[in-house]
Amino acid sequence: MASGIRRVTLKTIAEMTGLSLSTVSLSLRGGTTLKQETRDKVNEAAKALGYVPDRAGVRLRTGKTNVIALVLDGSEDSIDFARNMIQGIGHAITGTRYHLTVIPEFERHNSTETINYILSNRTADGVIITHTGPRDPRVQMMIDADFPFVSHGRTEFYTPHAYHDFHSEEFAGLAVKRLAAKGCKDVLLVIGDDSTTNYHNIVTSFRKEAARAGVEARVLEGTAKLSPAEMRRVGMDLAADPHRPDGIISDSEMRTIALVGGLTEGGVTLGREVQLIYKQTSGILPTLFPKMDSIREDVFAAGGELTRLLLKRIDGTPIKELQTLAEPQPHWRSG
Amino acid sequence: MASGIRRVTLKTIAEMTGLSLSTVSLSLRGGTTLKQETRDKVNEAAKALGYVPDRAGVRLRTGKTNVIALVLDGSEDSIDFARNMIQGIGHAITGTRYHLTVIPEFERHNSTETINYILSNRTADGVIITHTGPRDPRVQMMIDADFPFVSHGRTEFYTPHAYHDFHSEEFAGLAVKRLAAKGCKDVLLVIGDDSTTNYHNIVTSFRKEAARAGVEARVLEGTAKLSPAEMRRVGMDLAADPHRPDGIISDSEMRTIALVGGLTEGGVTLGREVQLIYKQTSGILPTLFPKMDSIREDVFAAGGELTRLLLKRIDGTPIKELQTLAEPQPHWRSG
DNA sequence: CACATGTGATGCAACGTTGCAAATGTATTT
DNA sequence: AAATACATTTGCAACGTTGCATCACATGTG
Repeated sequence: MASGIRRVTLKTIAEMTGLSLSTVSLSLRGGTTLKQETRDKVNEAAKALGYVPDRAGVRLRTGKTNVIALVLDGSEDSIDFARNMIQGIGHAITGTRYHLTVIPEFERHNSTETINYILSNRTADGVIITHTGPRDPRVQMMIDADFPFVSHGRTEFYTPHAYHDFHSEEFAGLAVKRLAAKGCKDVLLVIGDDSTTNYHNIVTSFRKEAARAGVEARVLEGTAKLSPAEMRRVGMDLAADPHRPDGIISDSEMRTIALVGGLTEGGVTLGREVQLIYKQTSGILPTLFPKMDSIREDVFAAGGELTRLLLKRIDGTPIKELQTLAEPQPHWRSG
Repeated sequence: MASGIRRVTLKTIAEMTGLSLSTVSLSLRGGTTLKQETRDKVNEAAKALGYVPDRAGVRLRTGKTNVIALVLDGSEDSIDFARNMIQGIGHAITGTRYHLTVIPEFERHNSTETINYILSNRTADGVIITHTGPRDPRVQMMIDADFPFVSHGRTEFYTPHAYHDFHSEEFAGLAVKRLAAKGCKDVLLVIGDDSTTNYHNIVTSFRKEAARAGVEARVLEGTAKLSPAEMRRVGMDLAADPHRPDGIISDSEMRTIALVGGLTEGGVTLGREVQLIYKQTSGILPTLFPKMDSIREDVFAAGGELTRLLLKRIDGTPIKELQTLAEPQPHWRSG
């Protein structure tokens, strides 16, 4: 821990170049009033010494933390969601001065305390939240505080805010059309977490598209609280049901796995008696079910996009330019 | 963003109580030379105002960042590893002043730059690394710098350091014994990442236990570089192999899924012709393969333990007391 | 009464940075 | 030659915290 040599600060550079502290500081921040010669000298010295501005100093003086905070939802629906999201963010901040702090949530959506903490202690320059609800209180808080944030998911608030979202309506539309094209007459949507805006978008679009395609539309709600074992049970019950649907759309990887397990154990051959399309976010499901149709959401890319939007938001870009959707990527495997 | 009211600092408390800044600071840090009455007054005021020490101020003055850094390996072997680990860490730091920053890695094990950055910029008080190798250069760097860290995984360095590790030897032993008890005569160990200490521990223990149990021991190495599709192919080839093993031990969830997929497609009924035991770290596999034996590693708990060890290390606890192993938890499902 | 001993509280400098106000130096104008 | 303009550089204070050295005051000692 005793590294002997002292830290390289502005002072070090000042001493080395014979310039004043202020000049060095100004120069490093690109002061245009300085002589080119001076600026070169400073840059050289800084590079030679490997100068990196002290985060605490900057933060104390300017209030800028150079930190972005990810509030990590505890949801298990999407496999490896955390890793992909974090890698996406990490990729987008390499080369910037930003660090990423992650605040995991345990219970679902109780995170107003977390937001409150960040807001009142100015512990980050911006926040990324996921699994956003239509009237998400976290969003409300940050809008009220005029604090930079971006949500993975849209809301119903009147005041606009930065977001990046999966185009769920498109997802539902694509899935329904695909199933209809395969001859399905009776389609079931298996969907979880109804506290999410996503949920509403999918259900609404699902019903509309099903009506248009002339197929029966059923929705299996409240599956968010089910354990994998219970979900598996649902699959078995479905398999045994004489009125079972001939097409299924599943919006979560975890539930897909359990459901398919149950259906298969119940004697259903997927792709024959029953068609299934699932939302895919990790690489595992395609390995598991190589012949099954899926529609992909790229969480890594989402992390990157969220970060880019947030950094722009922090830098003052108007909010209208900070609202983007990710197109679903269909992966049709069979006929 | 304009919150109007000024931040609560020591000064605020000083003004409120009529005491000096120094006294307030001293009192809050538990100065025993102060009158009890004074200390009470300060504590009251601090609580009333909701005082939280400014991180930048503390950090600038003391050098303490109150940050721990997790270097997140890009490996996909263990499903939801990142979320579980982060939640474990998050749980262990609630109530402390520590924040967690996460630094994702993209390529495998190139993270000496990351460590170097943390070391030279003192950007955290301690580091957690995972997927540790026997002569992990990151460990070497931090030992040399006498910087607080804890590794998820042991090493072969002479100088001791803090670690928490899964008891891989025990894992291999349990698995072999179980397979032997089920009548297996020819056991295959499917294992990845040979850059990891874990790898060596498992292979060694596997061979030893197999010899003791009198069963044939084969090792399928180099599977770390295989894609899920290729791994699936391995499963199919195994199924078709006339000399195929009658027992398989798999150390990774991703590979287990692909392998089982391939074996099943190849016509093998697991649990009958071939026995399989896998290492389980997420909740998914038991759902997928409810009848299959597994041995669990609790990554959430590991995150918590790593954190506790690290915080103790930072506070100066001797290293001998900071080396722990996690017992494998067998989940035998059938006979 | 002068002095030492405690007890309790405080002043001050420093950590590294930034931005304003001011100073210095050089060139141009009257 | 003095005044003005401009170009370039710098001193200083402040952000919030801590810890050392010091101080004010009361009590006890010779």
